[in-house]
Amino acid sequence: MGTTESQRGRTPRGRAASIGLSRAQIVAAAVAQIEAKGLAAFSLRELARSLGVSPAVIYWHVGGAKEDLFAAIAATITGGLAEAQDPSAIWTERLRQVFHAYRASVHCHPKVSPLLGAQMKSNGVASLDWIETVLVALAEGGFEGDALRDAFNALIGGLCGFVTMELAPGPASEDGAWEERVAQRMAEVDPKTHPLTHAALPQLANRIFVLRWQNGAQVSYDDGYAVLLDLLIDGLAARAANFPNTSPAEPKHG
Amino acid sequence: MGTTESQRGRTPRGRAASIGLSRAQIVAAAVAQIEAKGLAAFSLRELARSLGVSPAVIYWHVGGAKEDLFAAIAATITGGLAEAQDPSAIWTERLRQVFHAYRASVHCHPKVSPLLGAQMKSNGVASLDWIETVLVALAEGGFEGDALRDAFNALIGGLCGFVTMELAPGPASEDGAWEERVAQRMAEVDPKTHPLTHAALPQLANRIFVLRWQNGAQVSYDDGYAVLLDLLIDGLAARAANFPNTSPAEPKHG
DNA sequence: ACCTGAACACCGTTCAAGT
DNA sequence: ACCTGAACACCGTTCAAGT
Repeated sequence: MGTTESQRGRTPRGRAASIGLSRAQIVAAAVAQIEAKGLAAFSLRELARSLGVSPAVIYWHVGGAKEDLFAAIAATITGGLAEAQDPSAIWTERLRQVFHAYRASVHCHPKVSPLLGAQMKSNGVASLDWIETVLVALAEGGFEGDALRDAFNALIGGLCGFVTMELAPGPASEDGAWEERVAQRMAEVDPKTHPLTHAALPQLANRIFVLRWQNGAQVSYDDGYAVLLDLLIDGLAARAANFPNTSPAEPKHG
Repeated sequence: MGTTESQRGRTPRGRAASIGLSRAQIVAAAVAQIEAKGLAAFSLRELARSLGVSPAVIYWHVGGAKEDLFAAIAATITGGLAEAQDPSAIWTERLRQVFHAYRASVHCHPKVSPLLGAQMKSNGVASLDWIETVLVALAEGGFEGDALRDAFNALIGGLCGFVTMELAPGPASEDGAWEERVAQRMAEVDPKTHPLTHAALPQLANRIFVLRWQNGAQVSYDDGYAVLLDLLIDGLAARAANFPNTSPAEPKHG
């Protein structure tokens, strides 16, 4: 219960920081480096080098390890998400706003996207404001208990998952060898065994998941996301309309 | 165009393989090691060690690098997915079957899941059979052109994305320090600022994404996935019913 | 064709020691 | 309180050389 321990990793207090680093500076530098070279190539040593500092200072400012730095980065990105909604709008509309804001927020730093979708430790730092916002909206639609839980998971899993797949990074090697192989694979699609894939190839090549050589940072998946969001929200609204206690959505602060 | 190059990384032909390894054995051993220790802790050197072999042989059998091994693993997992459907069922039902099969298939090797959802090189090896299956089903529903593309992306992105989030790995360190912090964070939810989160906490703790300390390999997200799948398929069916050319689904082989 | 052994250029993390 | 420098135990990848 001592105070010293909880101060580790905090921004310096008192006189402090002659030429000192802050935790926030380290996080910002890390994001910049990830965006520049990719998450796979990111290293603490190079981060320290770029800050003109010994590797050990990262450990001093951030909690214990690389994963804690990742968690701090993820928190930065999902930070101000709850403010994206218009409180006077109906719940379906608020959900739409909040999940468009989520995607836009990740697209600002596309290369950190795996931290949000594919690692529990960093995806678990989502702001409570955001969670509350989604829960309140669903409750306004009449969801509660298990139905509330399942609707929440379907929304978060489907939509955040979409963004994760959309922005999945390509191979680290810079040469175009892999792109060529993908292109070649698509050229070899056999119209006898895969007629529809073959026929639709001109319109689908590099525009659908699992048949592409560029990700959502280079080609737009706006329309696919919009369709997914519509299907989810419209579907939830339809279910909400069938609930027994059909009190039609009383907003919290009338 | 020489033949030698395309033979690299193939299974040995001719007399071959005195005590020799095959590519398939390497992939199988890699999967086993990932399931045992986690993807983050996986290393080529330890894989070679466990096979009683020099690290260089991995490079000889698999293409060039770790990423190629990952791609080979991913291909194994999505391999026989198209067979999961009953060809005589209607398109909506076939989609349901195929995506339940996808999830079940990933759940057989939960720790390789990031390779399928969060890396383009390995998620790009999905079998063409699978793609064709989904496209044929959507076409039967009347989707074509851009609508076909968007529906495909919404399905794959939403559902495969869900599974990726569901199975996102926790931190590497084995001690329960992180679990404790999550539990503490949940205990500190303020009922004034986050009333609904607070109220629903007993039912939601560790059962929704972003507020959990275990992933989908330990606690079930079956219901959430079922809701997501229903929302998507029912929604697509509803849209299909409104298409102008409302020829009601002619199966390919009557 | 298949495998070894050693080498190169890196990592993440810890820890005594400095100011 | 904040930072350095060196050390430990690893990595992925390449390449000559063996059989």
